[in-house]
Amino acid sequence: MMQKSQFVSDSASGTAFDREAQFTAKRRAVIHAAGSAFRRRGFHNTSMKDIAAELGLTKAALYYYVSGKAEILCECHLMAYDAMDSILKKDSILKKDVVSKNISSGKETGAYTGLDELCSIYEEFAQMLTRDGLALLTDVDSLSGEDRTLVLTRRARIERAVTIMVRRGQADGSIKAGNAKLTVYFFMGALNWLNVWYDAQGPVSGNIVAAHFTAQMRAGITA
Amino acid sequence: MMQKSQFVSDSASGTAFDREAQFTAKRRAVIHAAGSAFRRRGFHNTSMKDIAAELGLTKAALYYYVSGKAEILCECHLMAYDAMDSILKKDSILKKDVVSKNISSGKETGAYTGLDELCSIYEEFAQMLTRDGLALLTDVDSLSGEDRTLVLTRRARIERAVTIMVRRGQADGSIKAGNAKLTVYFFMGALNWLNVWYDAQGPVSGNIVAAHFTAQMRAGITA
DNA sequence: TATAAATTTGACCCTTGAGTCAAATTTATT
DNA sequence: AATAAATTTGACTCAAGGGTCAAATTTATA
Repeated sequence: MMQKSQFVSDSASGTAFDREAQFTAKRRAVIHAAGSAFRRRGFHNTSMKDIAAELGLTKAALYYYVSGKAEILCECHLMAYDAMDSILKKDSILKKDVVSKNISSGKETGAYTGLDELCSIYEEFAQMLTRDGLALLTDVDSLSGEDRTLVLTRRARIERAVTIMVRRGQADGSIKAGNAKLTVYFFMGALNWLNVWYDAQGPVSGNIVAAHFTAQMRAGITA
Repeated sequence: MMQKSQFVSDSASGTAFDREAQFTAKRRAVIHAAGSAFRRRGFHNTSMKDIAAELGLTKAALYYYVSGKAEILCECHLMAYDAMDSILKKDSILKKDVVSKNISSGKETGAYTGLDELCSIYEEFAQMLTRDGLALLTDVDSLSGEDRTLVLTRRARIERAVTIMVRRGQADGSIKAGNAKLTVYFFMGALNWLNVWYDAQGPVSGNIVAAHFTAQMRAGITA
């Protein structure tokens, strides 16, 4: 791929690193531009030429960075799921901190309930989706067998994580009892619908949306 | 199919009517089959041939009933919006009844609040979407100028009606104050997300879903 | 500067799928 | 039965767009 000559063979500098960094940066730019276009005009109403044009490139140049349109779509999905995963992970660590603090201090009041955890994550999801160019796309059916199952698996994993959180909240009495899956589908739909109406240039900021959605979500499921 | 000889030539029966009725029935069947396929595989992943095959027809036969794929998509949207409109209309009549009854009986308790009205309509929306083959599709960008604006106008009209209902509820104190549009976007997203996950053959019935969603929606916005 | 690797391009191929049409077939009317 | 209208079909056209490739151009290394 690249060759670090004798010296600078080390990490974190040298031309090789720059090349590679530049490559991945440009690649990411391609995915981002495409994702933004997909979200606005839809996957099938966006041609490779369109994507290239948005970056001041030629269609063929895209193929230096990606293997095809399907791969781009797949990456768009995965980027969003990666972001969600890291929110999930980060927050579950935070939670452990608080919980252990509460446990060690022996008090029950102010405990970090399942409801709290869920709301915290939901708000971060909403913030992330309105802030970064990322989007929860729906064109899973335009993916080939390989990518398709991968994307579906990732989505399922996130839904499962959220569902478990809901169940935890139900167990600790902070969340209303009932079909957890339906509960999740309800408020996750709101996030997916963002693609259709939310405009980053519009009058209402992402943080406002996130706060509002989280409050409405919370009220809807509080025991 | 049938032949009423000589006599019965008059209106409300007679061959002309039957022909016309049969035509519109078949046309509706085409739209329905297409809509169902669109919902499952997506608009662009469904070819005219697919639609025809699902009805045991040839692609060309479809063009006897519709002018093209775009028209089908447009009709799919409009069918759903028609259904929503009639729910809105029907319910606003019901409401007037109840209100006038309450007024005439002079009592305030048990009044039909904006919240009640909204929930009633929301539940019917959900029931309709899970019962009939109808769906809230998102491929507006695949429509030509004419149809496109029409569909967007209809959608906007419904959103406006619902938003007004929310504001009414806020005015009469039954619904929490706050940005009404965001409130609406939140719970309308849940209905649109149905397309992705709801399976009529699945374990949970449409009525259950509708009831759950309505309860969750209600709790989320009750003042 | 010479050489190799990294990028980018214009021109091309090829499949998919929407839409057309004249002809065939079925159904109704006289 | 003969005629007309309603339906349906198979075979076709055509454009859009995804993907390929050899050659050109830029950039980095020796």
